[in-house]
Amino acid sequence: MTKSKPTYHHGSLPEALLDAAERILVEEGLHKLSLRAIARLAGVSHAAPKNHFENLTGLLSALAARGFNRFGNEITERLEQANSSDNKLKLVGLAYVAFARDNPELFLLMFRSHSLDYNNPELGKAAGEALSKLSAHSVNSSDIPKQNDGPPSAMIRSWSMVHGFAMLMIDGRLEVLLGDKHSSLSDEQLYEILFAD
Amino acid sequence: MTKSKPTYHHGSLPEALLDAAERILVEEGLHKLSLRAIARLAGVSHAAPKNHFENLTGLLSALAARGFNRFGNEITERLEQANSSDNKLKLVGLAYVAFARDNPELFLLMFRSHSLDYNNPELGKAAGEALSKLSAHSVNSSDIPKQNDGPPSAMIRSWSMVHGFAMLMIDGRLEVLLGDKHSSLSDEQLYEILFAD
DNA sequence: AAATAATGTTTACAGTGTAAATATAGTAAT
DNA sequence: ATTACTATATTTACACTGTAAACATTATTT
Repeated sequence: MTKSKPTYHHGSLPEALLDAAERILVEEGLHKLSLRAIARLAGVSHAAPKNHFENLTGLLSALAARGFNRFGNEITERLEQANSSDNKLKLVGLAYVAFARDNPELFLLMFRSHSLDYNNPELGKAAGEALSKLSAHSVNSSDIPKQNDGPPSAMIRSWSMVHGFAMLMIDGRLEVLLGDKHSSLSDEQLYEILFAD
Repeated sequence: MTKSKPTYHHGSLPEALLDAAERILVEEGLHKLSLRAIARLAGVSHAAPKNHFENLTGLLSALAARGFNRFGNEITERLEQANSSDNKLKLVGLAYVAFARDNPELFLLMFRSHSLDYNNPELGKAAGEALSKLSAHSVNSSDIPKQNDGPPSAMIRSWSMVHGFAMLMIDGRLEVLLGDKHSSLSDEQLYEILFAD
């Protein structure tokens, strides 16, 4: 049953709030993402979200969970349409950085927000699943020697590099090194910079 | 001439405000760093900072500049007391991550705050000088092949890895991989994870 | 000494998140 | 069906925030 005219009870306010939040995130940025602005855009009073999300942290955590699910799906897609000779770790790394390039504000919310609750089960699950796709392939990498005793250096180095690149790119800090296109590099250019031998 | 008892005119309010800000940053974290809290701790009215810093962004930018100066000095110190056989790029990388480990909230302010103005001359200068010490040594690295035509991949990969590690470490995301000591690793442990062959 | 500039304070306003009290609508029980 | 109950939304209130304007005080310059 689809909603027709607005009634006192919205009917699907949680989804509407998340949609409104994402729209603000994309169009105006993370710093404009306030609880009251979200409620305003969704057409409800500023206290309405409380019935569905405990607080701002809860709403943003749900939004970040949605982002991690999308993130995980994109990684999977890229792996599925990959050539069998492709280096899987590099593919996942490229997916990581490409996601950050295409969804900068969402990426910031997911990885850098001080207003997320990673104890939120939904968020924890989504983030865990997405990030496990990273480790699943980094252990198969031959670029870095494996050590079964110490900490998983291969995984950490790989993750660190793509994560750091993503953050520096989004923050605009790579402009001095990469010029005007520092935030709009093609997949091929990203691969060349990060993974080419 | 040292200040004795409080007068209407503070005498050295800019420095006092930066000191108060840093104390809040260290003791309560970046999210507690508000203009009014800083003024409160410095013992002045909340509008007093306006005479010395245009706004909150201006004050935080000055604080970040102080951080970048300290950051640059620590890099230089580590290079000076280095063995001539040491890999300079790795040393600088270790200094980068160690600074983040020892000054997590300041590092966040410097690298992740949406409330900084990098057009601020003081901040731009301090950040540029500190980060130039990175590139000065990454071009001498033999770990990654040089390419004089394309983008400086060596510099970018090195910077990305240490920056990403620092961010993931501060955000607590490395706990699953590194256990309880994920945020208090020794220099030797950091070196092993990031740079050991 | 008087005028001016520098540096404070006070007051006001538009935002924010959160909580409590209230209103409305849908659902379940009688 | 009427009643009770639960879910959902609004209104109101409070304590914060950053910023700006008006005003007060002190220092400096003329």
